[in-house]
Amino acid sequence: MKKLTTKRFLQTLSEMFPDAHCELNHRNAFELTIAVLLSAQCTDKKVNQVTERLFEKYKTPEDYLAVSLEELQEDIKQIGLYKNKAKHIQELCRMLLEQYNGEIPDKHEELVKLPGVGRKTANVIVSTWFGVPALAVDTHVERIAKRLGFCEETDTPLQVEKTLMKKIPKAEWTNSHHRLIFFGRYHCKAQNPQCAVCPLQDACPAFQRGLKKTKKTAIN
DNA sequence: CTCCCGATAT
DNA sequence: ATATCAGGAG
Repeated sequence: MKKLTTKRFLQTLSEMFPDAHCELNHRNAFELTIAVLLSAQCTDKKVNQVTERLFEKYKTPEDYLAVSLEELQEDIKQIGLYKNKAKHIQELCRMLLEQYNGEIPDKHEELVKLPGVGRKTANVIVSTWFGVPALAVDTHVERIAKRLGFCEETDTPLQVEKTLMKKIPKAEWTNSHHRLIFFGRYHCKAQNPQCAVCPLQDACPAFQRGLKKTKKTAIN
């Protein structure tokens, strides 16, 4: 099997998903932060369904602090992990008002101090909203990097991020991040990967190992 | 490492 | 019935 070069990988992704972008609906940095925080272990589609109502009711940090924790929990319950997320949102809003003049900071090191905001979420915020090159590694990016052999199977998300940043030019980090998400979400899916129609099949280590469970084989 | 957790796809 | 979903905190 021939080695999959970074160049071919990036070229293929750009052809498959030229318009890859952030699919979490938002109108400002504050809404983006809430949306990304809510998106942990949940689909973007469900987050958008909930935030459509949520962002009409809550427009400022003060709004989230004006209701009880229980009321906020009910408003985001469909997302899952709602007790932690509701608590994080209110504590995040309190910190924004007390330490950041009510505004979302534009620095990664400040963002990760916010409750419910870890490295991945901070990377999404700085790259998507503030235009700072970053490569957020979520469940999709990690899965793709490992299937295609860009990193070790046992690597942590941080190790995957460092490896990808070395292989991909800085100017392409944010684009590549979104294309990796689309590739993982719509093509190289966790449960039903489209190996049969994959342009990278010939150079995919996972496919060689027998990943191709795209169809049930007939019983002989 | 475990826990958080409802909705959806398979 | 089980796996997975734009993870983070303790």
